[in-house]
Amino acid sequence: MELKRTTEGEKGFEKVFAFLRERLLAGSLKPGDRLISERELATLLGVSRPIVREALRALTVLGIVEIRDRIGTVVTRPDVSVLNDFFTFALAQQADMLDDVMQARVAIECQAIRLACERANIADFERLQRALARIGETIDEADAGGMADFEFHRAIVVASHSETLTVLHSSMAGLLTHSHRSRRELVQAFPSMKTYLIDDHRRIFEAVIARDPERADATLRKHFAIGDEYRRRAVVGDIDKTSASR
Amino acid sequence: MELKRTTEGEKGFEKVFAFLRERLLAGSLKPGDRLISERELATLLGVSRPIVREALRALTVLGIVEIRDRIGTVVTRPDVSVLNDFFTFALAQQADMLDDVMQARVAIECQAIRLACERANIADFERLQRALARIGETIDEADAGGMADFEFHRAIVVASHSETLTVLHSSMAGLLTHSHRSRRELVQAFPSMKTYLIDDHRRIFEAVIARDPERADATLRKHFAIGDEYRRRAVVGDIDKTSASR
DNA sequence: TTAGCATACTGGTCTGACCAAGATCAGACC
DNA sequence: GGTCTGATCTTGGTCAGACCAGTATGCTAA
Repeated sequence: MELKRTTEGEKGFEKVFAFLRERLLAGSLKPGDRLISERELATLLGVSRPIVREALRALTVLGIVEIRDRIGTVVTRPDVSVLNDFFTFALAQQADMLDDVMQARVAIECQAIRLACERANIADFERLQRALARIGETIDEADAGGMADFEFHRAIVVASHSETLTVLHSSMAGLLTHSHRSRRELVQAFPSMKTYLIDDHRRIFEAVIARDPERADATLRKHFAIGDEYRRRAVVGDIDKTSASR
Repeated sequence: MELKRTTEGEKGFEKVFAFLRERLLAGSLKPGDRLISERELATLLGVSRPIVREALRALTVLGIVEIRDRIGTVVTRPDVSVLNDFFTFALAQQADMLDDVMQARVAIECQAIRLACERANIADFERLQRALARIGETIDEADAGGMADFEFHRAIVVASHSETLTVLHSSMAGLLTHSHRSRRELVQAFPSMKTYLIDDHRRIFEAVIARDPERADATLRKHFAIGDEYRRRAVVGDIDKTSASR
């Protein structure tokens, strides 16, 4: 994982990529800067233009650089979409990874909520409160309900004021929303879930308001555990209806 | 001649990338599969080879695909290096991100240790024990000591048997080792750190052995907190020292 | 001074070609 | 018949030059 010397030795794509990486890591290329044109880069490094484009494209998918048609290539601020893409692809090929990603999500959120207890400001509280209210309003709707649920959890992470945690969290956004949504479809099957959803989120909210990291973490963890339990029971088929009718 | 409106109005790179993404996400392209040759792909999609190469290169940096010289392009299992690259670049341009990454690391490890308590097997215990012993042996060496420290923490994450957590953790490996190393250099300044390092890690190890997630998490958190405290004092001490020597 | 246009420049793409080396298969040899 | 060997096909790696379509800029004319 060490930086390869960019002088010579590498060839083609590697040479260009290494050249640019060095400037980017060293800081001589900062966000907002415009790179020299592809042609110049090509002649400068003694490679052909397609090769240069390969390197630029690579940096593009990494979210480091943006190629603007007929304008030039500019350095951008690192973007989340990379992680998004990665997780999307990774999950598509390893479905069993979903549980893993869920664990990562729990990890991120539990840490985020601890930070949120320390760092949350009024605006964060308000956002959480709005999300909480929305959860109550949309309790009977699958789509809107799932959205509200997601918004609440996102608000927690945002309240941590940690860029990295936010980035990681949103990189799993697609999966999370999907997960939230399918969970939300259980609401009909489990009437008791309404109470769970509303009360649990409220308790989490209160813990953050109280700025009690331990309680917030514990409550959030319990929230996830109960959600898992519901899903487990759904799989087993042990529905409220069944048990109630007996 | 040109079947421009085959599917959508996407053009060039996007067309190829979307084509491949579709197959990859749908699962018709699985790890181990070999893609058709660049030339075939080019004629199939009605684009030129350089464009195809751009798309393949993009997938390569995403760790989805591997281009093997004179062999062909094969689908690989998602690789960590993407996240590594991303974090490297991201950090180079936003140094203030380091604390954030540290928080993410704490998040990952604390979740990992909980899972480790449930999932760790004999081999994991042995690995942890070896790492623990190594910490004791190298307590007076900065480099080896830092390495041992890192290995111990990595062993925890590995013991969680969570691919995603492991991936995320190792993606911050570079930063972590650096962090660990600089912390280790404080050992000389604070003799009490030896006790801290050895006892803390042992306590963490014991908690995992006891399969007690709550205790393990709490102990690990305390471990990080104490480490931060040492570093804080080191900063203050350095200031005192320099100001005193003047 | 300013409006307007020509031109150089930029990315986006294609074509066709060459190289080096793995893969393959036919034919020669044992 | 079985195995070895070499020609050939195929594959990625790369290059050179060209054309297009807009953008930016500067220079000229009003």
